[in-house]
Amino acid sequence: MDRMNSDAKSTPTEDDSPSCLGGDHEHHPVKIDDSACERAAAIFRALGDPQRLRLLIMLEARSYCVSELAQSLAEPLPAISQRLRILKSERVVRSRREGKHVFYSLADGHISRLVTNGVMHAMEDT
Amino acid sequence: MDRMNSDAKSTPTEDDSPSCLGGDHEHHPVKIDDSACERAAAIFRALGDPQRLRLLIMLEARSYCVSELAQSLAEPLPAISQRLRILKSERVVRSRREGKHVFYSLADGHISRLVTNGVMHAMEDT
DNA sequence: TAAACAGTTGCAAGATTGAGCAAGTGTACG
DNA sequence: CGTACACTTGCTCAATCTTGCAACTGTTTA
Repeated sequence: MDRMNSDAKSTPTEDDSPSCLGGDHEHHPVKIDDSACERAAAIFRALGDPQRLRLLIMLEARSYCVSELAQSLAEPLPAISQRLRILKSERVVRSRREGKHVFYSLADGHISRLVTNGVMHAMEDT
Repeated sequence: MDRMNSDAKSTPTEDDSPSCLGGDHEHHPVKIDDSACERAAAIFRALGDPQRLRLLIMLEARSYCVSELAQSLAEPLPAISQRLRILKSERVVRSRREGKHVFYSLADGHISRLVTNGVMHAMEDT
């Protein structure tokens, strides 16, 4: 009953390529910078965590120091600091020191828009 | 020794207060839906992989079938299928069958905008 | 100077994930 | 009917990431 489909090894067909539409395809390898692609993915990845995203949502309103964030979210301070560190390493947020407090804010409006768009889309989606 | 830091910056709160959370931080802990937050994070997370992002960038132009994507990116078909599966599970892409081919496309314009914004930001890279 | 507060970082345990191979499902066509 | 093609999915392995506690740096105040 079983048909061992031992057709061949990999080599995803390179000769005929009669694939989808019968050969009307022009496969352009996409001229997007690899680095830009990776960078964008890194940013998305930084945003891809509920905990970090919540941090960013708060920071959309204004700057907060770590203590405030930790208190508002009712989470241990080191955890918050660590998340902020990740976000900062991707240049999603910026930090400035004021006395013995460190205030964090979104890096720029671009990030803000990204966050807003994502959340809005998530809300619309059923 | 006693006085050295003459920052002279207007502290956000009275410097008399021991900390920034002296008690006037009674503002609401962000009224963003938890579900929306998680959902948004899930979407960002789906976009947060260079391989998947590349797929999405291609799909921004038009629909592609799995074979075509695998060929264009020179990667094994199961790998592509797997990535598409993840993207589909987050409703980032949609699939439609046509004969023995399965065509994938971006779920909606919102996603497209999200991808574009992210890549553009990555290119600018402040 | 020492103590207290604000944040950061190191290290190990735990969970989640992505890749690769192989086998399974399903469709078209001889 | 059965084969070839297109795609999916189980499976395991390895890499990655998050967290939690504790220790450390740095700043302000007594």
